[in-house]
Amino acid sequence: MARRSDHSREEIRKMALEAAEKLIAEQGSKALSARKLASAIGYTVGTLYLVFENLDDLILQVNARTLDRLHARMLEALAPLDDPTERILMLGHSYIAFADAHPHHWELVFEHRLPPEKEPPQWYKDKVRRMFALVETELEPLAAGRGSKAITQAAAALWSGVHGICILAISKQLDVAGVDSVQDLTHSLMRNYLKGFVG
Amino acid sequence: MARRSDHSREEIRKMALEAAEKLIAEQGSKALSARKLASAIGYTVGTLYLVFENLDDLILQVNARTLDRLHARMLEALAPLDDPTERILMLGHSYIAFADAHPHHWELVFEHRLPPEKEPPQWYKDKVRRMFALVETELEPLAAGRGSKAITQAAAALWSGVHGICILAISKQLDVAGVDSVQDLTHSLMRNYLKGFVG
DNA sequence: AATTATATTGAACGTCGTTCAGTATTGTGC
DNA sequence: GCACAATACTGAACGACGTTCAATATAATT
Repeated sequence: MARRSDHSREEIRKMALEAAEKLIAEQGSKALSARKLASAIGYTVGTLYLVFENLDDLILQVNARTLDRLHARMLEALAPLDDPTERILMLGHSYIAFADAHPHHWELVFEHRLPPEKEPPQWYKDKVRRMFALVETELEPLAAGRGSKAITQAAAALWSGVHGICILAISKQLDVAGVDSVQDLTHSLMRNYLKGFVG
Repeated sequence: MARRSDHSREEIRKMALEAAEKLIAEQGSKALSARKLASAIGYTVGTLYLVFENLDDLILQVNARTLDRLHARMLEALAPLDDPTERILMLGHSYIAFADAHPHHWELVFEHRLPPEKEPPQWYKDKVRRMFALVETELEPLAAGRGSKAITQAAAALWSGVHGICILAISKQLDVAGVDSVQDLTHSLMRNYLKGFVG
């Protein structure tokens, strides 16, 4: 058969991304394959390659959606808070909570590597940049008189720290280290860093 | 042919691990395959499976060697220093320097996942534990009167932070964030955290 | 109804991890 | 020196993978 036109290209794209997300959430990114994905949406492999450049492209688009959700979730968590310190701490906590709630999706965002000659497209880099910017914005009220360079560095440090906790937690290495509460650890990291940073 | 006995089992193991390390260092872990590895040491796939349980097992043993080297490197870097703060900072710097010098090996240590039902063996966990212990030991002189729980947590926080920086640096996300020097960032993270921790 | 255009297929290619029956070599006992 | 058992090693086979593209079936147009 051909040209069934049951679905537009955009519809197929959406179906594929949703099926991919389901697979990833339930069985991890290792379980993702072109054939499984195709049969999940009632098409065959070939069709996927009309809509996506290849699997790397598809994963990039899944990751973009994950970053969007994470960003939205952090904004939501920020909304009811006024105190600058509380807001910063909340960024860390909601990041950890998101990773904990969607471990496979979160893992895929930072573990997926494009072939070394290929760079992610600008629109994707912007989504990453937006996450750092969130921290920078919240840091500003606490960094009286500090230059924008210091703020950028502090945001990167905080983000890296929280990110590192996530990774070690997900790969179970924090249990080995004797850490009982990941949220406590995050709190301690951010609080102590901020104490040092603010002065 | 059969029973060539050109090499003992232990010799084959060593040859395979060394060939694997060469492949990983030069082309990344994606380039590692049983067939390539076998032909690199002049044997066939079957032989590899006499010496290793499977590729996961082989990778675990490569990672164990990487952890050994990293640990040795950090001890070396520590040796000439006396000041407790300098020693702690050196731990971070030598960690970053190692990751930078051997990015593919370092990546493999924390990106490789065993199938979810399988746990790493105790001897491997001990090697991970030993890294945290290194930080804890160096932290002790700075944590006058703090309980061992506080020290464990501080070590985990510092380690996670530096680890997070490594990851974001390797995946180029720190460039996106506007960070110019990874070593400066590490320094800032550790210094500020310690300032907060020591009080 | 015939023709053109396009949406979709699925077989094909080369690769992968893993297994294991079979084969070639060595050590042992005579 | 020879037969036999024990062992070291092979490599074909299996199912699954990403990716491609000639072939085909349907829809749109004439």
